[in-house]
Amino acid sequence: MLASQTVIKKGLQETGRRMTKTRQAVLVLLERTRQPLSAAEICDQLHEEKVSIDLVTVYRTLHVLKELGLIVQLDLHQEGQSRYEMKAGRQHHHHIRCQDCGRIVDLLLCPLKKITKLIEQRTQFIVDDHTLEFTGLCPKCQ
Amino acid sequence: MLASQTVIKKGLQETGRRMTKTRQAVLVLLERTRQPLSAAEICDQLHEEKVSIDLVTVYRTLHVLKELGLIVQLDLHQEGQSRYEMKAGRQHHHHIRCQDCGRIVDLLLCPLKKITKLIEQRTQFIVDDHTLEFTGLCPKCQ
DNA sequence: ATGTTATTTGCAATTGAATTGCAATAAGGT
DNA sequence: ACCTTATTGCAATTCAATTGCAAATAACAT
Repeated sequence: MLASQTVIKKGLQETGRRMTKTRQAVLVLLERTRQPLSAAEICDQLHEEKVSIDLVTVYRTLHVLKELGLIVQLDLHQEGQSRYEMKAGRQHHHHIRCQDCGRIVDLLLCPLKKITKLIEQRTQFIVDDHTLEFTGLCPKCQ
Repeated sequence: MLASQTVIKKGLQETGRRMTKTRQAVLVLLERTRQPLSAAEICDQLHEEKVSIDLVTVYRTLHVLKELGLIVQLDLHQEGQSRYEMKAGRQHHHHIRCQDCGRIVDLLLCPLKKITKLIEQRTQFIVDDHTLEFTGLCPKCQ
């Protein structure tokens, strides 16, 4: 078991939850996959690896992992399904998606710190979060 | 009929389409509504105004209006449904949504011009579009 | 005005993502 | 190893959105 897994197990137990084979399988897959994955993709990939898991369980696992703050849910524009990626140990970032082939690339930047303060001043909202996504054509699809 | 409606009618006819009562009703509603509306909300509102329209027709109308570039489709994070707002005559902008009451406020700014160029250099993508949304607590819900 | 034709509409049925109920299964403390 | 409680899998359901098709209607010609 990876070191991060021990931390995660603790996090689960502190909220009266258990570390199970399926949760571990989902975690390991998310940890080693670069692209953000949908629930269906996670399910399919695990089946290919001969891990027995139901799509419902994938959804429930993702829900728990999100609640523990271990993963991030992405609702990319016009994708019609959510994608998920590990949060632990990674810096806050955004994405760009190719509208042709669907490839998603990480953008290791966030230009919104100053803007957030400006928005709080202007709107009197307390800003909690933001989503930012770019779409376009990747080098291969141009 | 509003002046903008004539322009829209022309746009429809140029693509072999027709200006109908229902399309006009959806347009008029979108033109006078400040909040971005969902298809269901448009349908309900029109029913309250004694306009007979089916939800399917609303979806199809929105599809056409979007294709003509007259409206913008918003897929707000975790809303589970798209919202639409008029594009014609309005400057490009983004939104902030209250996570408590759901209120959506326009942000009349876009801080992404320079960033877009940087991203194109770094990723070799040709950037076509972006989505940006903030969430937080509005003054009333704090 | 009237008729013709292609577009649009409404209804029913369907799709696809995500959720819920419930009995069977498995984790973890004793 | 046992017992309690969380978790899983399956079936059924929800909800947004789409599709097929016959009936209605807009645009155009006569």
